[in-house]
Amino acid sequence: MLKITRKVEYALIALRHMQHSPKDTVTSAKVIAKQYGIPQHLLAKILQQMAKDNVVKAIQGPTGGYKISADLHQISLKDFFEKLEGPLGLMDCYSNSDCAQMKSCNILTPIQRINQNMRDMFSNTSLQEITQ
Amino acid sequence: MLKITRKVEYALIALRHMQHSPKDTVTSAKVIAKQYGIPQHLLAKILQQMAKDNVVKAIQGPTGGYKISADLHQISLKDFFEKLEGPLGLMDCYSNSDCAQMKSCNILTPIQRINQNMRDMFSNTSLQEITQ
DNA sequence: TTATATACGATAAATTTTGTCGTATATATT
DNA sequence: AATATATACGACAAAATTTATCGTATATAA
Repeated sequence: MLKITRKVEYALIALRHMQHSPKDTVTSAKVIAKQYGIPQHLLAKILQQMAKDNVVKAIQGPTGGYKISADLHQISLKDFFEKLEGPLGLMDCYSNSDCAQMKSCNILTPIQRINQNMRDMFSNTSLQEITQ
Repeated sequence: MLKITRKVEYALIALRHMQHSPKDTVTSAKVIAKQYGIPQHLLAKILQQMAKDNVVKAIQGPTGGYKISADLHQISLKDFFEKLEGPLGLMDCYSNSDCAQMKSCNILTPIQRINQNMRDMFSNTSLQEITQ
């Protein structure tokens, strides 16, 4: 339980691959997809999203592809996860307060404490620590 | 993302409810289900599983129900989660090694490091801290 | 005997995740 | 200019997981 999604997994694999490629290399989704057995189209969409998030830069046309454009030291794992998958939290009520049981819920406070610990942990880990 | 399931959520709510009930009280699934808006049959099954795990004790018959039987200080959140939902980890490969990409996977090692941090965090938090 | 509770497997509904397809656009190469 | 190959992006489909329901059996207090 508490697993990351394939989407995040594929994103991390792609980033690490690019991180280990020679400086200023451009890598296509196709190359990465083949090497790691990832559905190509799916990976492309994930890379496109990362491009929107300014984590990578997309270069179009043949010989095109992607390269890392952000300083991965400056991006926390928490921010990266949330860019791809939305709010990080053990329960929705951390980010979304329209829960019918809100008033009667008896674990809200303690869960939010643990939540904060988890968020802190991922806030204090940089993307670089994964991809280095 | 990284949310606990409703199953775990319901389990925690039930435990906290019982923890706050007068000593040696027996509480039925029905009572808890009504109070917190949880499907009764579903909650019953979860309590039954917790009974098998020796976290609570079941008392049958009318006036029956459940009461906490374990020392919640002695149970880590990690162990509790894993009893209900299986291995705790950001990726399956932590617990399950039959992944086709095992050899080519480039994020295995760094993910396992973060994994360990997360597991440590939940290992160092007792169930009592949630239900107290 | 009856009413009410747990026990538990089977199954269905709902939601989320994962993957595919088609079409458009950009651009290096010939 | 034509072509091949890459990204861009929305719609859709398949698969997996989560969540909930149902039915029947058993235990036991009243």
